[in-house]
Amino acid sequence: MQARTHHCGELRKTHVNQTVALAGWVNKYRDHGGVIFIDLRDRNGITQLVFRPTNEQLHETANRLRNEDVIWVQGNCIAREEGMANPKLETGDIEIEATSLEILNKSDTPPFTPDEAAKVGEETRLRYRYIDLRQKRMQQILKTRHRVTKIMRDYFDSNEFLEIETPFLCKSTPEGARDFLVPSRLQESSFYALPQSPQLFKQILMVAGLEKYFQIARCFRDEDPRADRQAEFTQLDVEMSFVNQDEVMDSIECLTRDIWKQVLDVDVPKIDRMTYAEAINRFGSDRPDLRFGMELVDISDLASQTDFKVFKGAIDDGGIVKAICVPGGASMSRKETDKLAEWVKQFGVGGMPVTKIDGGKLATGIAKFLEPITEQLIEKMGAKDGDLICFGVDKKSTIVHRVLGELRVKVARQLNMIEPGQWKWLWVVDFPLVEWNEENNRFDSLHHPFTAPNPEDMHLMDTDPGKVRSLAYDIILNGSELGGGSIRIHDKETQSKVFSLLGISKEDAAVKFGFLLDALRFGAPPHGGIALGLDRLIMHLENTTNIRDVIAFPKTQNGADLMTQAPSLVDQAQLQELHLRLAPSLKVDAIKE
RNA sequence: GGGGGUGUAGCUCAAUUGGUUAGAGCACUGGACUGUCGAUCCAGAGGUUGCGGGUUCGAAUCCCGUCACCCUCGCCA
Repeated sequence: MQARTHHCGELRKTHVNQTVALAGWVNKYRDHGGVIFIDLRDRNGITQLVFRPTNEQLHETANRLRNEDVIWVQGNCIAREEGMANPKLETGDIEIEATSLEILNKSDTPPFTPDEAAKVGEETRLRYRYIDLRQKRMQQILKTRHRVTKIMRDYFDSNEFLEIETPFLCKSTPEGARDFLVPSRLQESSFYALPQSPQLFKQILMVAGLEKYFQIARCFRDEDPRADRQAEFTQLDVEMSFVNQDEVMDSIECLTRDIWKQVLDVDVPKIDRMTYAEAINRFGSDRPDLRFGMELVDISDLASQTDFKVFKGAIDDGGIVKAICVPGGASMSRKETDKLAEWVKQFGVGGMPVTKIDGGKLATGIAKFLEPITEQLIEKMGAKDGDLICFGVDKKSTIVHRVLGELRVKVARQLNMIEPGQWKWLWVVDFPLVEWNEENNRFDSLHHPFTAPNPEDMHLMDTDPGKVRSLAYDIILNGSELGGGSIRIHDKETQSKVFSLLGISKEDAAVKFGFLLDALRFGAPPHGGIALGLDRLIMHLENTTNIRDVIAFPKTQNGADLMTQAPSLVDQAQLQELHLRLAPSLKVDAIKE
């Protein structure tokens, strides 16, 4: 094809009288019988083409143009006459009087056009992703994504980090999420796993003396997706040697400052820190959303003064009662609060007592049970007329916190209490090293098994491990976890000790993480790092709640790619090479019985 | 694996709650039109109501099963 001289978004009055050549897609055709207008689109913008009947052959060809045809056109850039300019178009002051036209590729009638794509159902958009991605919004997101990774690379480059790739074909470890497995052809019965993160490799790079590493790394976790979660996602992975947690946090803070400044022209302030314990107590969450109030208030002492069986029962069982005050929440109907009460049950609580403030008194809900503590309750909650108080009650404080933490966010959204345009950053620090897993009767890592215990708490390791804090930190933005990291264990003794605390035997540890333990024996420097979820970061910058919007080719909740139809069946021969045979379908068996 | 929602023309939706031949806008096809930019006007074509079964004189509508997509719990060191 012939070259183009310009892009479709750049022509202005200054280009008038120039002969130009453009190429792109037919965004819209308007045929007036005589004159034909074509809106030509490329990545850069839209330019109007004009075809007049004077050139019969050219006019004939233009007449055949339809949406999404790909064309090349040459013509004169002319100024539009007074009143004919289109202020909606950046190029609206000019148009191209075409002198030559080539249809590079005729398009079938598209299932939808880029202009319509925003209104089209996601299923159709994903099936025809190449059309969906033609819409401006999607190209804008991909552009932002590119800019962000570019800023990251520039930032780390100028701070003497090295970008190093780590393997995709890795050793499977049963810890953490479910692995995606890849069968080995060369070694019968053996499997690789796709990396859940480059965690161990980056630590070993520190042992190897690379000192400062980063990678924009694809990670794979075979778990059910969510609106903000895909099985395959991207992390900015960072690791540094000879650092403490402040240095890691500062370095990431500077990076976010660069990104928010360059992409949104927003200044990121010095980011506050909050301990995990405080976050849970005040917000019922380890990723508190600070864009609104409604903090959790412990009213266990007041609750025990009532005759309300639900309160008393929970407290007698060693539980707690906490509450949040919803400003103006009394406007919610019984039906609406009932619906919320039903909703919170999914988090493990039996129900949700409520009461409203009316004329300085408690009204409706469980008001009658609260009579003896009315005044103290109103004062402690800081409640006013028209407010709603929601109670979280359970014999386990973790459930109370979870319920109220989730409720707080749900209500804030429902009642539009979140003022848009806010950026509330927070570091959550002092995570517990481990938490008790009742189901399996053992301690699990809160972060991961390589996180260093806080040296101040080492004396508790044997006596009260649940109280040991770790050197882990999460960076939170508007109530969502942007990333997290920790200072790692860099000596074999501590690592062995943590493994044994987690119930991983010496033998198991040797089989699963032997290479790491080996590495720690040969001069491992103190090191630590962090990983940021790139997809979520872009979601924030582009103000979307759908992770699929920020991924060029995402998968559905069923793990399907609707465009390529992956996953799919494979040939017997392929299976044979991999020494695999499919197990009979359980479903079919069940029907036959 | 559990809970909730959706599925009707290529796309977005409607169908008076079980009642005649399932409609509209956009897109598409043909025609008209020399300044539109969401062009306009006229005409036309387009349907396995996701799929399979059942109830009924009669099903897009009710029931059972199933599939896909979305939200969510579990899961996600």
